[in-house]
Amino acid sequence: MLSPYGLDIIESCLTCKMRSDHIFCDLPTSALQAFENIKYATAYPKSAVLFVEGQAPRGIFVLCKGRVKLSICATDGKTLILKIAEPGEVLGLSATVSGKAYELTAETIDPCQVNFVKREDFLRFLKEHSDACFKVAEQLSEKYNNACHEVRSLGLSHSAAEKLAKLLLEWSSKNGESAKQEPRLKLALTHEEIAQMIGTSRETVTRLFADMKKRQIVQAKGSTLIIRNKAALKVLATNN
Amino acid sequence: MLSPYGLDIIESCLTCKMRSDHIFCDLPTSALQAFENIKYATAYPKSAVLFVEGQAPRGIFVLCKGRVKLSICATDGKTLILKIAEPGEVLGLSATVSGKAYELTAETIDPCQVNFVKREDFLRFLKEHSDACFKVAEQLSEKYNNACHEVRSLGLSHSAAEKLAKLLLEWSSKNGESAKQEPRLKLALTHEEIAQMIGTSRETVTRLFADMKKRQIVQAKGSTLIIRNKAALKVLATNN
DNA sequence: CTAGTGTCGTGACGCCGGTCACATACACCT
DNA sequence: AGGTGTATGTGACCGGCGTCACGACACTAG
Repeated sequence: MLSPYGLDIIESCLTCKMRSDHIFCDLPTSALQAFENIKYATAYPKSAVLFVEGQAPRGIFVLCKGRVKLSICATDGKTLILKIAEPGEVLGLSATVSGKAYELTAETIDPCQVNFVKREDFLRFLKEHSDACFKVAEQLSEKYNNACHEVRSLGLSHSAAEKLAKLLLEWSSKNGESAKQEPRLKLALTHEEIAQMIGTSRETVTRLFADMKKRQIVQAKGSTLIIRNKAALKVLATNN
Repeated sequence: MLSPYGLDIIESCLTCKMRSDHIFCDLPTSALQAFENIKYATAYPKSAVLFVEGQAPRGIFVLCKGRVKLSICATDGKTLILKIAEPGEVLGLSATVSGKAYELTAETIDPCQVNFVKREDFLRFLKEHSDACFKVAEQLSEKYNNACHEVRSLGLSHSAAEKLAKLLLEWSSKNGESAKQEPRLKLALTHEEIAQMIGTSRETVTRLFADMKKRQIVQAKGSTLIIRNKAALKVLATNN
């Protein structure tokens, strides 16, 4: 098979080496075989739109490789990024299950490999494979949990600084760097996008970073950020 | 059976008349019978706490009668009400499925009847009854959808007025009053609680109501609120 | 080399809304 | 009546942050 957009395509779920790492994909062989028959392996370039908020659900998108930006947006164009999806996540799941419109927009950040399954096929698959149905419930719980965190961050924070500090700590905890004295993390997003993640303006984000650098809490090295004073950052995140 | 807290207890799910109205409860007889065997019918007074955010999940609570306030709260005591659950809703579902801590706090507003099911029993029940498992997925989708709405309201609104207007319109649409020229709705919550629903302060809510009354958009009749100018309210909700 | 585009940095201004501090109103209890 | 508790109104203050406006770089295209 060709490698569009510079991707190494994973041809079959049955032989996929990352299966056990991906929550949804770790299914018994019979279910996996059935899934194999209804899925369409597809590849997308950077900045491709998988689906748009408000669309009727066509089906689910299992993300195999690459990252996808999930966002909601207001009529005036103001955008809020809910999360950056990683491989193993199933996108458009809740809409496909409930039949309601997609509640958010999914757009690739990197070139991505995606397994698409049509809604009717997927629903039939769920009826026939109760293991898969339970996995779906688990995935949805996970998503709900995420949404609750987002609500907490947006609704209970007193300042933009608090939200930014929370975001940085969360990122550092995902890289396995959290244990270190001075965790490092790569800033893969622009200030604009960070602003959209915490529901504030681009200028505020720049100002906050400037302030934190001045106070020796963080330090920038190119596009990597070093957290020099984790304690101070936690104070910012907790406190008002 | 006794009627604690002035409730008319629904003894058995099999003979429950409201079953078809409640999304989760509409199961085939075999599953319902199995559910009947593992559930505990319980009753709670007003202001009882079903579970608290952060607790390890004990199990699910199927709300049969009464309303339950679902909220998250910050370390400083600031509280955000996510929604008021109505009969038919399953509470603590996502935590019970995923095994993670309850992500919010559930507290009764009215005297309530609740069917409780222990976590182990419920998980076993799901494995054995795939219909029920699918219902769970549907319920979780519903919850996720709600959470997304909350995120949109909190994250993409420009003002407290906008959020209040959205809330009022949403309420009026639930009472079947939305079609009417001048929908009425009962304000069952205090200004304090409304403030906690839209993430603002109590004083702001009173001021907003005062302003809307002055501008003839709404009118209070005791504890019922009449929306006199739906168009103006929609402008408030959409616009800046 | 220059023009165009996207990201970052920073000052000035103004307003929304949080907070504090009271006043008022209505309940309920003894 | 009087006291206590809870819900509602309303004024004054002021700090955070959104918005506008502009300048500094970096990178690509031509």
